Parts: sequence; structure tokens; C-alpha cells
Amino acid sequence: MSVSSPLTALPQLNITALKASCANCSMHQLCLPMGLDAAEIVRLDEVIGLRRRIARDERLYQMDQPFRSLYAIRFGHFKTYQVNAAGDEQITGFQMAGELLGMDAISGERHHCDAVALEDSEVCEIPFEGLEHLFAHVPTLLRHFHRIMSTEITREQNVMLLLGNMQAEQRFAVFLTNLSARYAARGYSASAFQLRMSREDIGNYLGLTIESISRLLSRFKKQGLLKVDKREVTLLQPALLKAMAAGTERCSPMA
Amino acid sequence: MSVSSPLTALPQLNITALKASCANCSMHQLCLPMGLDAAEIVRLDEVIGLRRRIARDERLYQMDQPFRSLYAIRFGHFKTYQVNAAGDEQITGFQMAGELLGMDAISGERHHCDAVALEDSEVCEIPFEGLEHLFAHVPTLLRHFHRIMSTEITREQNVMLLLGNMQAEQRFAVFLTNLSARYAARGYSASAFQLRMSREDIGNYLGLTIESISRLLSRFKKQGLLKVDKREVTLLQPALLKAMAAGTERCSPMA
DNA sequence: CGCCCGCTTGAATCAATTCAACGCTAGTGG
DNA sequence: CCACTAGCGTTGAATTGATTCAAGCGGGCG
Repeated sequence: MSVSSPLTALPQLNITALKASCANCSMHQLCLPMGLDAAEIVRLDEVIGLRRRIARDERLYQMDQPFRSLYAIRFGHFKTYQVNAAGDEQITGFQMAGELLGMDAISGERHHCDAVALEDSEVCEIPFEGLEHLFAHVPTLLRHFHRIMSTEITREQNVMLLLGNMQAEQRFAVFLTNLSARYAARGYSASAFQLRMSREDIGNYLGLTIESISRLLSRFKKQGLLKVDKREVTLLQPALLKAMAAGTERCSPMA
Repeated sequence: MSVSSPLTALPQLNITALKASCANCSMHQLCLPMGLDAAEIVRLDEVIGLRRRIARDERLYQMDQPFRSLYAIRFGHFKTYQVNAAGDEQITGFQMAGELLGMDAISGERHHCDAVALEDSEVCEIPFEGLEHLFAHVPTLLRHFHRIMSTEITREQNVMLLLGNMQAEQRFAVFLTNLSARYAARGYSASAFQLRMSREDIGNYLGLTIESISRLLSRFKKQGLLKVDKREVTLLQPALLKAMAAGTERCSPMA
């Protein structure tokens, strides 16, 4: 299952086999080490903990657990969600390779949400204390870290706009468009991809019911916007979908 | 209108008169300098720019403007809102004294939203480049800055929960409870305060219409939850309101 | 005074939900 | 190998919470 964890130093070769090395990681242009030079990456490697495999439906962390580390996704997908006193869940995001998990926990020293793997995944554990020490010596890293946090803030503001102002159709168009762009940024097809999350998860994230998601998919399919087979989606009119997401185009609920 | 700006050093007394000094600011226990010692506050003061007065309805910054500075609110209230391609606005937050504005702009080097004063207000301009230099030398400041950004992330996640899962009544209860707690943290009454924003702004923020807000206020008033006179609100049953906000108590839409 | 703006209230409407039934597929176990 | 079940997804019909439309109030200001 999981890699054995040597707490003491080992010869270089073994360490790289067991520990994450950012230089070799296919995500290093998207992830935390973005823009660092070779020497700086070595220093970051020293801080980064072991890789950790998380099976589908397993939790990476849970609300109220003490916060020690951030996690960078090497591969796989996650969802994060909040639970309130009444037991309502709200998915706050879907994360994919190269993205960072756990930033919401820095303030309270406890996690504020749960992170669950949507498929078998692997993360790099990044002990936050070590990272903080490194910030003083690698300003490039600090600046990039601030960018990442700031990006997360703007992402959430965009979701607020979505949930506060948009109707079902537009929400879903935004959702698909956003996935498309993120896969494209990772070198995958912008027009054909797998939904890693259930219809229920999508609905929860978008503030809609599972039935509404199902109906939207059917409607978009009927209108020739996309093809769906189970969770495999192919966007047939990406430009139109983008226009719908932007709010400049509407697709009437059938002629 | 605005204070003249001496770029060269001046005798201590004049500097404190003209420039913001965190040590004397009533907000310093809530704001950026929280937890700094006297010497560190002096260094922060060196970085912080001039105070700036913003009249009611004036903009502090605007979407797509280049990002140079964060702003700490000395007194007054602001709203921040996003505008999408279709022209829909979404208010992403209401900010009060001691809170920091502009963090969403760090990533793209441009502002991602507009910030408008809800009443005559005053902010400290904090040039971000200077702040970044200081981070390397004042780790306490850096840690607190990360806390602030992280808090903003969790705040927005809470709004996502609100917009995605809650009904009108609960949203409004959350809104009032949240204002109450923030005023209490500033030494003001937790049960009686002025709404600085219009009903329309509240509705926009909560994903509801102005009519819904008006109806909710009337209903809460009729049910003895609160008193309202124009924008002056008095919470008569704060505990019940909190329970409604938490989702553990419902207040039927009239008997 | 008269107008405008912010707000309130009522009645009609509607988008999305809820309720309900059913289909498909994968996995399980006899 | 097939029957059986559980989980996920689809679809239709009825319901509803909030919106939209419409009218009117009241205070502040030119």
C-alpha cells in the first residue's frame, strides 16, 4: 500500500526513490516549485515530506484535525467540502494534479474542511513549518506561494459570483468550461475528458440537485453542445459553451 | 482633501502626524501588525504608505487596475464586488476597520474586483513590494499575513456554503450573526448596530433580491427576533438567531 | 413643494426542487 | 452462468421558495 518511511537520512538514490523530488515531477511547472532554479528546487526537496497514496474515497484530511502540512497533488483528483452544524455539506472545490490542498487551515491551525480522493491519487506532503523556514531564504518561492493563495481567493470569488448570480444553465456551462481549461493547461484535451465526480457532487458544488444536473446534461446533449457517455464528456461546441459561461449567450430550454 | 506627502524623513512628531503609525492605531490588535513587538512595528511603519481618505461611494480601486498595494481599513466600511462579462455584479464581501483589502490581486498583479466605500472611510496604503521585503526579516509578520490570507479563504468557503446550501431565512441569520460578531470583536455592541449597506447590497451579497431582504426583515421583526429602524438593527434574540444561522433552529414563515 | 430614491408590501409567476418511478451497470454470490 | 442487488443516473409530474411585476410609502433634498 504505502511506501515505508525512513526517518533518517539515506543515500541520495534511495531518497529520491522514496521522497518526492520536484525536479522530476511532471507538475513542477504548475505546482509550488514553479519558477525556481535548480538549487532552489533542491532546498524545497529537503523540506518536502514523503509521497502519500490516497485510495479512492479515502480522506486526505478531515475537518478539525490539527494542521501540519499542505499537500500538492501529484496525480489524481480530490474534492474538498465543508460540513456545517446542521450536517449540510458543501463542496468547495475539485482539485487536480499540480494544485495545493490545505491552505484554508493555516489560520486556525486546524483543517476547516475534508479532502477526499475522487480516484486513486498521490500527493506530496509539505510540512508547513519547514516551508515557512524556507520562505526567508527563497523569496521566489514565497512570492509564488502568495500567488497561489491569492489565486485561491479569486477562484472562490468566482464561485460566489456563480452561486449568487447565475442560473442553472450558466453554472453548468461555467463548470464544464473551467474543467476544460484546467485539463488543457495540463496538456490534456480541452474538449474530451472524464468527470471524476458523481452527478451528486457536481450538483452540490453548483448549488443544484442531482436531478437538475442530469436534466442539464440531457438538454445540452439534445442541443448538440456535447456528447455524454457515463462520465465521459466531449464538448462539441466549446465556443458556444464559453459564451454561455460568460453570460453573453443563452441556450433556451428547448425550442 | 488628502494629506501632503513628504518623501524625505521628518522629525518623529511630524511623521506620525502625516503617516500612519500602527502603534497608535486603535486597530493594531486586529490588523496586520497583530503580535509584533515595538521594534517590528517601527519597521512596518517604514513600509506603510500614507493614509488615504475615501468618501462614501468612492472607489478605492477598480478591477483590472495594476496592483501595487494592499489597504488596511482604519475606519469606515467597504464593499468589494466582481463584475462578469455580462455585467452581473456580485458583492464578495463587506469589510470593516482592521480588515485588509486587495489580497485577491496578488496573483494577477491586477485587481480582480472593485472596492467601494460604504461611508466616509480611511485606509492605510501598504505597498506590497515593501511588505514582501519586510517578510524576510520579520517572520512574525509573515506568519500573520498567511493567517490573514487563509482566513479570507475560509471566509469565502463559508459564503459558498451559505449560497450553495442555505435558504433565504438562514442566509440572512448568518449575515446578521456575522456582523454582530465582528462588531463585538471591535468593542462595539453585538446586539445593536447600523447596517452600512443598502438592502440591495445585502440581497446581492446573499444571492437574494431586495424584496426578499425586505420581507425577511419584516418577518424577523414581527417574530420578535429584532427591531429595525431604517438601517439601525437591534437583535432581540441573538441566541435564537445564532441557532438559525447554525441551522439547528428554524423559524417558520409565520404561524 | 415636488421629486427621487430606498424601501415595503401584495399578487402572480417561474425556475428549480421534491417526490416518484424506472433503467442501467457492476459486482456478488449461489 | 445467471439471478439478484445496490448504487448511480435519468425522466416525468407536482410543488414551492423566491422572484418578478406592480403599486405605494416616506424621508431627504434641490
